[in-house]
Amino acid sequence: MIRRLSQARERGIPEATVARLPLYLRALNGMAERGLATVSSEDLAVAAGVNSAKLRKDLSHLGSYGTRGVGYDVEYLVYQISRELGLTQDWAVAIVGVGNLGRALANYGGFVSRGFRVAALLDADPEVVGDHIAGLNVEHIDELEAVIRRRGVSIVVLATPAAAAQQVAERVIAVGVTSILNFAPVVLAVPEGVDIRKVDLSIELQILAFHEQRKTDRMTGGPAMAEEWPEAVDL
Amino acid sequence: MIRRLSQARERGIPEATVARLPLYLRALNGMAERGLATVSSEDLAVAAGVNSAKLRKDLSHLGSYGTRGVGYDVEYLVYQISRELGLTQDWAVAIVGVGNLGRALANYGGFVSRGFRVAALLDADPEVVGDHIAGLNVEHIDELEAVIRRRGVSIVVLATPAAAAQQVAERVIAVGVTSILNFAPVVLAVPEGVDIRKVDLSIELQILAFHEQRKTDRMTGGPAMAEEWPEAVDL
DNA sequence: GTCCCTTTGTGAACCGATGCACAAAGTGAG
DNA sequence: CTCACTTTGTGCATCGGTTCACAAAGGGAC
Ligand SMILES: NC(=O)c1ccc[n+]([C@@H]2O[C@H](COP(=O)([O-])OP(=O)(O)OC[C@H]3O[C@@H](n4cnc5c(N)ncnc54)[C@H](O)[C@@H]3O)[C@@H](O)[C@H]2O)c1
Ligand SMILES: NC(=O)c1ccc[n+]([C@@H]2O[C@H](COP(=O)([O-])OP(=O)(O)OC[C@H]3O[C@@H](n4cnc5c(N)ncnc54)[C@H](O)[C@@H]3O)[C@@H](O)[C@H]2O)c1
Repeated sequence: MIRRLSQARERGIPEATVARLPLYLRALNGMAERGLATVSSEDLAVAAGVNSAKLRKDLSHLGSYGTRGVGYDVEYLVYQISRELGLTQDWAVAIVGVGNLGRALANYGGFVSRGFRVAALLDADPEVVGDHIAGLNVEHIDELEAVIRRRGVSIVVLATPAAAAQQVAERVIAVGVTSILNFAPVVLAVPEGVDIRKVDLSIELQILAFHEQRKTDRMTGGPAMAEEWPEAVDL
Repeated sequence: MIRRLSQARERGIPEATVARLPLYLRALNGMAERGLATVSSEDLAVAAGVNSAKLRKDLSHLGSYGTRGVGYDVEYLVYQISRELGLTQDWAVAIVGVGNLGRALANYGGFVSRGFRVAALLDADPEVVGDHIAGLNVEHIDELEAVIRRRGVSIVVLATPAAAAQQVAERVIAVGVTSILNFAPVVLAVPEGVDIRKVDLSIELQILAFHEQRKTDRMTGGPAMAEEWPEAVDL
């Protein structure tokens, strides 16, 4: 039983690797545009901002697509990563909540660039419903289930206020959607098998603030040991 | 030498913990609003969508703020986490690039909610400069250095096109900014000591697509072993 | 063909993060 | 005061991910 070759590709690519593949893909596309035919793991790693050993291990999970002494064929690797990520097919995306953020997303070009097609915009506000944005008609949230089914939507982007997000999520899950990108600042409770990814601006800023504080603390000599425990800070 | 108490807080909170503190904080704020006085690690963990052992270990890195047999005092914990994250001070944020996304961010309320204040909007387009958005005047990118200094900006949000991001980053770093939140789809090259966090819609969608593909593959019986290696897919 | 040079693919050590499971600490009833 | 009960804080095993470092593979010169 020779499983050597497919062994790596067999059963699951590490999550950390999956998260980096889009990065490699972007770097490779840039190189393809500049006419590069092959690239070494070292060069690609630099372009993607990772260490070359990590890059090679990541790629090895897809298969053995490099040539020792030469590197990787740019076009071929683009194709393999695209296929692995599922970008060779077309994904219909619905954006629910067409406010400030939803509008920006709908108008975003980089969306379509790679296999993703905004297939529907939905909102609850009668003022917004009927608007034409980025060539699409904003439909009423009551139509949610029908629209998802009719357009074959498989990925939903949630850009509603936090209060509405859970409820909308439940509805789209009920129609069979299992991939959600959530911009609302809430923890969504979803059944097993549904993938949620969240983008949370506020959390990112708080993480930056934490490190920023550490940096400036260090400058000013850090908090004096005595002060650090102000002893019963009453609230 | 009694270091027991401060020992945990000594030297660095794990990065993974820092990333979850904002989540706990949000859950705690909700509880405080609903009038809860204390909360057990179990309840808080559920609200934040994590496992309770992890929550307790995370909190133990800040200090020993719970009461065995009772739980955590909600108000006190809010205070401690806020302090740790640096949210007790006010952070001036500048948004560079006031297009679709920059506008949405500028108008975003949840921004201000926690210590973050949008102190400046900057753009290169003469059409946009001078616009009034969310009570702020959009200033010209030429003023970047002056504005950052004058307003005491310590966190910069990059919402320019990808092509401009690196150049803008270099300029703000040169004036002393060391915390950047980047929305442009590029890997920024920055010197040691500068913290970059990136938000990349396209990457999130690609990760979702990967898992979605796996799920549907499974449904349809998965790719047949024979097909899996189409043997020399020529490009 | 042989030899040298480059670069891949991966075994193995390491490191940080997770989650179990329990002793220690505290509450409250009687 | 004692006892039963609750819940924290953490030691420890485990796991996934990172990095090093090198043998194996391939290319090209001659
Ligand atoms: N604007 C930003 O930069 C930003 C940044 C980070 C996070 N967010 C989050 O993204 C979400 C949207 O932000 P925004 O600034 O666009 O808010 P917004 O108020 O401008 O837009 C929300 C839209 O959702 C619609 N809506 C409300 N309930 C709905 C429902 N049940 N079904 C469908 N649509 C519904 C509203 O009619 C409105 O058009 C919020 O949760 C916000 O916290 C926004
Ligand atoms: N719109 C989205 O939903 C979205 C989503 C994900 C990522 N992004 C990324 O965010 C960035 C902004 O997206 P957008 O849709 O707002 O684009 P946009 O073109 O609407 O806005 C970009 C703005 O940046 C300004 N700008 C250009 N060069 C500049 C410079 N050197 N200095 C200062 N300002 C400059 C432009 O004048 C314009 O106003 C892009 O990199 C995009 O890829 C956008």
